[in-house]
Amino acid sequence: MPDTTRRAAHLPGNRYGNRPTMKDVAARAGVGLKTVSRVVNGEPGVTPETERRVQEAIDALGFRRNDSARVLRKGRTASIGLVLEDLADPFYGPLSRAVEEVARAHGALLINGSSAEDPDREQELVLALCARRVDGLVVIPAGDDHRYLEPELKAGVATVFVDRPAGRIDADVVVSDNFGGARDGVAHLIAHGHRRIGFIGDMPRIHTAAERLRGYRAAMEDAGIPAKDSWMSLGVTDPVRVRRAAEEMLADPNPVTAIFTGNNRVTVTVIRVLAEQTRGVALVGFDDIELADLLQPGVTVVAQDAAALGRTAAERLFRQLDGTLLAPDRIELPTRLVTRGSGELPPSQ
Amino acid sequence: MPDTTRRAAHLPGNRYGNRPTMKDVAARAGVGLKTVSRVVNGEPGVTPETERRVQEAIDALGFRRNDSARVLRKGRTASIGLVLEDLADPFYGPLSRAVEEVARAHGALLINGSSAEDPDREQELVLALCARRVDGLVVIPAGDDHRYLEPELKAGVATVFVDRPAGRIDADVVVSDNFGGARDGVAHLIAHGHRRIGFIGDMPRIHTAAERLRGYRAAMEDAGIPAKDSWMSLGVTDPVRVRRAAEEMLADPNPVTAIFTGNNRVTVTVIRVLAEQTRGVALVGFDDIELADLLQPGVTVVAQDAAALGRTAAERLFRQLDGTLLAPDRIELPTRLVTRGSGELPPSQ
DNA sequence: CCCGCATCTGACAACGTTGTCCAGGCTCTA
DNA sequence: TAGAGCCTGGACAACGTTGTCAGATGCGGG
Repeated sequence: MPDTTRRAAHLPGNRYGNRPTMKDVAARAGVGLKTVSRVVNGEPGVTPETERRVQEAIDALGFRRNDSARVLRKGRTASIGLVLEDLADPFYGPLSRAVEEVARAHGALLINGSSAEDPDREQELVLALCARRVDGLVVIPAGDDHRYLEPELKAGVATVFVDRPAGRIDADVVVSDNFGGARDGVAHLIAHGHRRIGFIGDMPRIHTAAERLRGYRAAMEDAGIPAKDSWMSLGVTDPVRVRRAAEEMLADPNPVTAIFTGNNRVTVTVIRVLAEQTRGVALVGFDDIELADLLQPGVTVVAQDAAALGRTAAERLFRQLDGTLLAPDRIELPTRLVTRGSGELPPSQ
Repeated sequence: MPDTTRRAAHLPGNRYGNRPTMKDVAARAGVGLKTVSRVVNGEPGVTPETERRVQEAIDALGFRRNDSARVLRKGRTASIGLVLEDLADPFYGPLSRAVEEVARAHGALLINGSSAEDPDREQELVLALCARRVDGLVVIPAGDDHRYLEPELKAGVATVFVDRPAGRIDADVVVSDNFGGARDGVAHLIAHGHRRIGFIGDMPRIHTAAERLRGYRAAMEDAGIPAKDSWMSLGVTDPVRVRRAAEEMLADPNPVTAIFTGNNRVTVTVIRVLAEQTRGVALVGFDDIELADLLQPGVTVVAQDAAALGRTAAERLFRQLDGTLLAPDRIELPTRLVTRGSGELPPSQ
């Protein structure tokens, strides 16, 4: 009895809870260590009889190869890191899933984390992933300075930025056409007779938000409409402040007759505000939302294809790893205007 | 020139793209290997001057500790695995996020994968995670036989099953009160005068689906209503078949006046079908859905707290790792009936 | 002036796996 | 029957890190 206890206390083998190693399997099967390795990896050069004995020992002991040691030896982890803003955001679900599918097709696992839109946390996460020696990184950046990644890139960590470009570093980027999408969405409202159009979006330090704002401005300018500052609300995302911003725009003596919202969360809140209004206010939102077609009126949106963003990024990542991809590039995926009613309402009053 | 080439080709150090190691840092700083290790890990016993020299070398070389080697040596990976059904499903987003937050609080990273409701894929994923020697596993099981995990549990891999119980193995489980929730939801419809109530749910081999069906049956029985087979549609999840099932129930000469839907995806499809109906059909769905309050009528649901499921599971996981949690247990979290209109419609006709 | 002690540093082994290389036994041919 | 060649199996080093332990250095006290 005291024997086992002492053993557990001082023997190194105990650290994984006494997990059997190839050495243990070899001893039990009465073969050499390397022979076990050969069986485990399906390498040729083992007699069926020997293989059977080894397999038996593996099953009996419940042996499972330790990939940490394998990685150390081989230098490839067969895993990629995904850093995004918030796993719980419905926009990132399909994106993650798409990345995962591509990874799976390449035999790699996915390690991921949420930056919560905090640049420090993003960096911390990315570096933790690099310490794990992930083969590649898919990053939805929160910060705008990624020079900290330079040693990693130089060391050969494949990297693709998605949804937003990298800052101050030359890397692969896959984004949606945020500018064009927003411009088209706003132009759509203008085409339906609106001239006083509000814009509610995220902080312009976030690239997508800035691009969408730029699209809004371009559409207004193209139509010769001078956009008033009071029509634009930037940097608000939490529901309370979005609500206040929308209500202020609508309470103006000369109120906006339409609102363009800069992302899915803002759109949802604004829908709630508009539902309380007596007069009809047109709405076009960036990002599609589930059930948007079932609301009264249906919500017209500029939809981006989250899954395509993820898939494209992951595929580029693995092409970097293959060596078939040479220079970093910037890919822009088109957006799609989906008309459902809210964007086609005429100006009221 | 050929020197570097040859070097790159045959030197083992090249495998991580010539990443510097502690040895390289030590050489550059003119100190011993172990001193570098001490600096990197913030261990005491290094003169400020030495530390400065080492830090300088680290920065100059862009050194980043190789966690694979560290893991091999220390036996703990500081990472946990999460296996769920589909990252893209809005139900699992908040759950994953909650698990991630708890992991982060314990300094662990999250590795995750989707089983796509395929037991084989689940097993493959789980075993891959075990090979990485994750410290613990949070599993939303797809299969119903987890005996393959026995060696892992014995070896000390902390494991918690969420959303659905483990099959044929004694492990920690955190689930929602699927039976009670469904029974209450159906009873709610009965209380509003319905007697012919349809049920559309997932395959009964999925535990949650079976429990919800059982809840439906119990509520009907409690009210003394014999449930007809034609009112129950089991094992349909894809939109086309859900739609057909709902339409059939409604086309019956003596049609159902209310429908209870077994999960969020089914609910969404049925909402679409009901929107096309002329007469009002009551609806209560299991799982909450975004914007459910803005539809006409609002959708009454039995809501479960996905984040709480994830948080509870992850916390139990780390308590297992602490050693503060001893015997496996089964935790059941309550559901909440959220009335919004669709469940309070009276029977029409 | 030397000894003892505390402080700082480095040599070495080990973690579990895989790649390299060689030994031994076998078969086949000359 | 001897030699060549093939097939199987195992010994050994290495991957990059950390724990152990002992050596070096410096300082104060006897």
